[in-house]
Amino acid sequence: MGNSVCDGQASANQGRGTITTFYSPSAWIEDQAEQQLKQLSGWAGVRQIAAFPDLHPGKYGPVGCAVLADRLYPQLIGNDIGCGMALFALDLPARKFKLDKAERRMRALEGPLEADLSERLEEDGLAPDLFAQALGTIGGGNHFCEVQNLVEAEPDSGLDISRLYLLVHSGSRGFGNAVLGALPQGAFAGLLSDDPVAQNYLRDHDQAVLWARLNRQIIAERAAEALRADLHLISDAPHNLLEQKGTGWLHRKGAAKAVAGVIPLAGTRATPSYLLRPLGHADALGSLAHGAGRRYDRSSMHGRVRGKRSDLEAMTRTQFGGRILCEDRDLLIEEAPLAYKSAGDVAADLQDMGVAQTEAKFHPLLTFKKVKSEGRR
DNA sequence: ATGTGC
Repeated sequence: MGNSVCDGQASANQGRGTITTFYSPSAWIEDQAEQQLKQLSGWAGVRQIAAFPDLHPGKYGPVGCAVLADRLYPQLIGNDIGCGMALFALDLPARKFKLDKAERRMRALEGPLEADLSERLEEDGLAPDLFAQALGTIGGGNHFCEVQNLVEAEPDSGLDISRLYLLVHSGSRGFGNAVLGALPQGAFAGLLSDDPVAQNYLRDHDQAVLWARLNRQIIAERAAEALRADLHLISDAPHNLLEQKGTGWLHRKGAAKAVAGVIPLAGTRATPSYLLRPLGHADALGSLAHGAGRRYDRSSMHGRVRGKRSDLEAMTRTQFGGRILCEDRDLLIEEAPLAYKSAGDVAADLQDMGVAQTEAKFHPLLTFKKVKSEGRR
């Protein structure tokens, strides 16, 4: 069972929602994140919060939690509505993988896609020109597209240890940002279900969730085409989204939607990722951690790692013999593995707390972040 | 996390 920073007495503590934490006492959780968690529990109408081991401070509230509330808080979802992780199996034997060749080919992931994607948008019930220029692009920050080696799997997982896998972390790009930005002043105080502003937001939000999922699919198709492989989806799990739940609103912020099947848990570009099976814990709000969780904020990373050319060069290689395609100096530093907690520790906590079991473990092999556009080289 | 402006 998770413990509570509110001593389990929160329901008797007027005006505060209950907080259930699914991390061990030794987990790396910043004081600021727990302060944000407690503040959040006092927002009007907040009933219940599940906090996961990847919890870290965010702009409007902690990242790494699911929040059930009477009101809809758009800022809790943030601007990257529908952002999530998608894991694919590649029809590519690991023994045939040539890193140099793959690294050259994966450069094709940079920049907008030439193809006409209007039919793909329409297949998902979206307008044929809806942010079409950004569809199939990864974006910045912590987003990536990574080829992975399967190194451990439960015997009944159905995963083939000899094949390669692809993990995509991306979202709704400018679309979700526009949806959040279009809200009137006052929406951040919380919206009630019968408010037309809430209805309007929810309609756009649902489209952004569909768009983000399609974006991950198309990014994966671009990567598979570059690698001359077929692929099939294992799991797509969004972690920034809203759902109506009974009379309330379930907000997930950096918490994967996890109601069935298997859920990807991202490591870093140089540390393992995992595949988890949610166990339906009553207090987890149908959610799980989504990754390792940030340990240090972006700006402080510039003071924590050395930026000499040789140091940066070293940061493009991993202990597993893998590589990172990142030609943006700041991004290389801000997304260094040091900036993150251990996804292995996160997975272990989730297992110890009875919310998930680990199905498989993957090593990063080739992580695409960003390359300089071909025209400028 | 984004697109835009410096």
